[in-house]
Amino acid sequence: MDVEALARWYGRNARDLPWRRTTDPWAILLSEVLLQQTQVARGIEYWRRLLDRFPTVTSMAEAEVDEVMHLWQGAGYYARGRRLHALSVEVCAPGGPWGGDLPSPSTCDDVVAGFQSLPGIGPYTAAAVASIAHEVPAAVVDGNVRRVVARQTATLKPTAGDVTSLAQAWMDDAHGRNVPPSVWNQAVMELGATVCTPRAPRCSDCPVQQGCLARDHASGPTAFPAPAKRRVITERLVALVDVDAQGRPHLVQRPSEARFGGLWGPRYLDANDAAVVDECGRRTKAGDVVHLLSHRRLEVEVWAGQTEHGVDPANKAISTLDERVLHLAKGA
DNA sequence: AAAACGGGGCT
DNA sequence: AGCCCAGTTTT
Repeated sequence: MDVEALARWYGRNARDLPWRRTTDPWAILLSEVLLQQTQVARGIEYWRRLLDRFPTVTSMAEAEVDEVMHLWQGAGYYARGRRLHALSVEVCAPGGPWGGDLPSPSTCDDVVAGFQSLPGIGPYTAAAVASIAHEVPAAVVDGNVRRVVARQTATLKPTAGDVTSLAQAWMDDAHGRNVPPSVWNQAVMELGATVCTPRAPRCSDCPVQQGCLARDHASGPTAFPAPAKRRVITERLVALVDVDAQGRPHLVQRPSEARFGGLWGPRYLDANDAAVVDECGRRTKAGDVVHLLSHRRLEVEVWAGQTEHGVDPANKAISTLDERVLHLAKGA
């Protein structure tokens, strides 16, 4: 791997992303959490919203988790929002180890370990924030890096250890050639995101095509890495939507450990639940909603009824599925 | 090592 | 219709 060629390429081709214009560790941490399994275009929108309301870690620690979740609404993977709030509380805890400051080289012996000890921060995010905000030479391993490693080495299913070792060897090489860790990590990810893409890699534009074993491999670059098989499970549910005279639905807050944890929505029953016959008998069917997640297909029967005390859903965090369910029930 | 966790965009 | 996305946590 010609690390200097890739670093030069990044200097010329880096996308102008808003978090690349700041050195504030909190803003960078927020961007990395938002970008977990989320595409950049979507991350930008939520990054601006959250940073506008919570410009510092302290400002989030002083807020209620429900306010964070309301701003998180629609972004998915809601545990991220809940854990980010927990992180802010932990960092700002009086008498705690952090005293209101995120881990940094001046306060922390091992910055990567410091970040990874916090809620919602795993190996990727810890290395990303430490390298981008503090120039710690820790290699990040995300989906882009895995793909670049698999293709450079023409390895069908590289182990996590293989990927981490090679990524760190590249980082050490780059760091030794005075390429800043912030630049190197983002250069590898940028290559994966814009050139070494999953479906249609642009090998002729690639700054590290020499030495890429997948490029001229008989099965072609897209054979690497081998696709993982995934199965989708269908789940049948019944949503019970009761509305009051003012048209406001009865909502309950989901437990934090449940799917859509911490968000509000109507009551749900498993379609096989014995209580379904009784509950649906007292309501009218409003229709069906099919909601697709990456690993689940939710088939929801929506049954509408009446209640004395609905609530105003306007200031509550509600999942995209429940937005659709409530909208359907309103028409019934 | 595998499963669970959201939602949207692209081919 | 299938696959992917700047992953983390739990089992």
